[in-house]
Amino acid sequence: MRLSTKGRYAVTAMLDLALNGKKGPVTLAEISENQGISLSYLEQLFAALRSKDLVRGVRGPGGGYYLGKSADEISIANIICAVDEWVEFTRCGGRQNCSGGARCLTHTLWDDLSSEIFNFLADISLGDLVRRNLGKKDEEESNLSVVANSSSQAA
Amino acid sequence: MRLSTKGRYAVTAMLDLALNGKKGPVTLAEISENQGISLSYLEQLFAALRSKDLVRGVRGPGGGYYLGKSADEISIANIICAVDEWVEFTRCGGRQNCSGGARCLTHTLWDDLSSEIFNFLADISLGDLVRRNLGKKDEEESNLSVVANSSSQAA
DNA sequence: TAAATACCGACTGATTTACTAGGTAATAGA
DNA sequence: TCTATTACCTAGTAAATCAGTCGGTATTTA
Repeated sequence: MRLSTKGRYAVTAMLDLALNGKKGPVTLAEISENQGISLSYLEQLFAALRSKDLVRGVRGPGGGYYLGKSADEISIANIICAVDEWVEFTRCGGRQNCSGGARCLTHTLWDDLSSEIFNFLADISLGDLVRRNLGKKDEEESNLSVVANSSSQAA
Repeated sequence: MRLSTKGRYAVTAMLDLALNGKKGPVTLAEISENQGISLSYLEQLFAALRSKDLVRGVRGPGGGYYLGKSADEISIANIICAVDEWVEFTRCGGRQNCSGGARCLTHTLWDDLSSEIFNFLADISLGDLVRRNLGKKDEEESNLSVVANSSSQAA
């Protein structure tokens, strides 16, 4: 699992699409404007997202992008994996012959942790994020004194 | 939060240290040998880890590195943050004036998710990983037909 | 004193990031 | 049918990062 700024751009763009795509396709120009990401970079990201069927493009005037499936069917892990190809870290793979145990032991530990991170992100969908925010928005509207209490935290 | 190969190297090296450092300091040469990481690269990583008090170096023959605190006090997030300086993604920071809502809304969603990932990794300590593996090892010894059932998974 | 180790800084090829430039293909609307 | 709008595609690029080499200095043990 790999989590880089590229993955962040992709998740951010997909969030924008999920939020604004309710009543028609969203153009990359809009996302570029909204999120401050260059148009051509978005094109590259969306080429990868499209190849994994996470988005669907419509050409011509009035065109743009739809989500490829419902927001609930798209996990954060899906998005990150689409744009961030990650190579296998452990050279030993399934083979058990890697430098006599010490290395493989550590690799197994890393693999387990890596799987956990992956499963954690696979359990969060775009839909979850959107709903979570709508809930918070209602909360803020009904109680204006509570302002962004979690967005300033580390990470 | 950022999770790159650099972070993986650091976590792997720290795991090696936690596993082999029971009865004395571990040299970078040993870790280099065990994990297949170049010595000089390890030196760079350990300079960062040392500056965060995650490891403690001892010079001279018989020297090497100890963990800077107990394995239970060192989280995976600590390690990754030490070597992977990550810049703030959202240019708006705490300010609310960023391009009229649409961007900031998405940024807030990302920040929340990012915090969740961070907290997830902050809740896993080196000690947890080591104990988890020792448990599995016992299990394998008592039931040899069960072989590496989770290490081949995605991520 | 010699060897082993941490510690330090400069440099480097390869890769990735984020972007620019310059197109072609498809389609809606005039 | 023409034109504007959009997706879609390829090539190139400056800057940063990755992972490493090289050549040291400082400290400590034997």
